[in-house]
Amino acid sequence: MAEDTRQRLIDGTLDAIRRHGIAGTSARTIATAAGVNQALVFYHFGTVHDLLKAASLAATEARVAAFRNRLAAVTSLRELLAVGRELHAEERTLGNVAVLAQMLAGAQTDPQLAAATAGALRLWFAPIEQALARLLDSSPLAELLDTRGLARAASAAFIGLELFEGVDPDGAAQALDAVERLAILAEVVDDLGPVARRTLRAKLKRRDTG
Amino acid sequence: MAEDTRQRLIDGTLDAIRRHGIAGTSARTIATAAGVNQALVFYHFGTVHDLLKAASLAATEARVAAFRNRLAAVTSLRELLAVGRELHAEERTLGNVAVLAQMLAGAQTDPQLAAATAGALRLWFAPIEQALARLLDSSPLAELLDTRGLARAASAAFIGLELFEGVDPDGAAQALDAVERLAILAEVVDDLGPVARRTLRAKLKRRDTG
DNA sequence: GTCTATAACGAGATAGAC
DNA sequence: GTCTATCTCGTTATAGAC
Repeated sequence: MAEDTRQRLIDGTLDAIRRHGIAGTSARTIATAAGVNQALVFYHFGTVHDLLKAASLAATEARVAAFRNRLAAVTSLRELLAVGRELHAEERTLGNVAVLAQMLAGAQTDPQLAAATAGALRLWFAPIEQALARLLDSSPLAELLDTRGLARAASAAFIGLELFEGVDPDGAAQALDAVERLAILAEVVDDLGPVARRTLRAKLKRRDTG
Repeated sequence: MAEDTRQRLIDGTLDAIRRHGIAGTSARTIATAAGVNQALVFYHFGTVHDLLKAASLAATEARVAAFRNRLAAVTSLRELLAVGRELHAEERTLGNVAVLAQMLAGAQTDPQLAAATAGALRLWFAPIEQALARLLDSSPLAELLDTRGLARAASAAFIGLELFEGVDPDGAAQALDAVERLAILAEVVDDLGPVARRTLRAKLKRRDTG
């Protein structure tokens, strides 16, 4: 069946990227992973590049869909980080963020791939931004922080961490732990009493106008 | 001269990675960029992989050396971030972090490259960690934060941002701005009066024992 | 140390049988 | 829609002249 073959090729592409990286992914390795004939890559998708684009979009969509509900249930920064930990743990077996990272690397020198990868990456932004906005809207810091930018920064940082994990798992674990401690601190600060808040406001104002 | 040729090959490798990415870097593209014969890649470095390792190490060493002094002069979180901005700006023209990112992507599926890339990445850790430790040692938060882990997290995050920049410059700029605002906030918090500090300590203690 | 030439193979892509 | 066969080119790597 045609639809079945298309799906097998997409799955095979993701498999090939996970196993061989973007540099080692070819029509042949994809076809082998998919268990189909090599010529079908070109029949169904035209070029290897177009298949890469379709696959990374599909993988990211699936991954974001699986996390949208969890992100929507988050009510604190620590919970948000816990979801990040979950994602990180699942990625060790699934490796879809790893695929996105490989695509990102490949996209650096290819405008077409860049557009597609930027699009895939953007799928993460909205749910993360909403989660951030939700846990900040009762905070006095909300007006100061840019949830749009923070969601992008967090996504990019996470991908960097996934790449780091691949070459230094211990270092990556240390990094995640350190960020978690930072988040605990942030929550405590956010939870300060009215006196401290006023001090904070005054200091910030002084800095703005100074 | 032999040493000259080796250097040209290393420079050519970096050039090739920047222009074609890790996927498009071959003995031929390297030799073309270096202006030398293709066979010399194998004469001087044995394999393309070994040349990649040598080049990424050399590039990172040079980049870290150029920033060590600047990092050592940092006395506040904002200054640290300013150095990060500088690095980011210079990277747009030099692209050595981009090389490291490409190596990192290639290293995900190759244990040998992984070891070499982890080693190169580690060169960034010490100076960043020292800068963090220096600006935290007068802070009441020092005991709470893990500078080792934070230095690793910051390095990984920065590489993620460089990759993001390659596919979405506007988004990357937003992300950097948001992080900068966060840093301003962190400094103000760190600069709170003794009353707020005591509150903070109490809250943290309660959380630890709770 | 550097060159040319070449072996051996994998790459993207297509033609054409079925 | 799927297959085999094939073209053309780029790949790593080596042999051997200079």
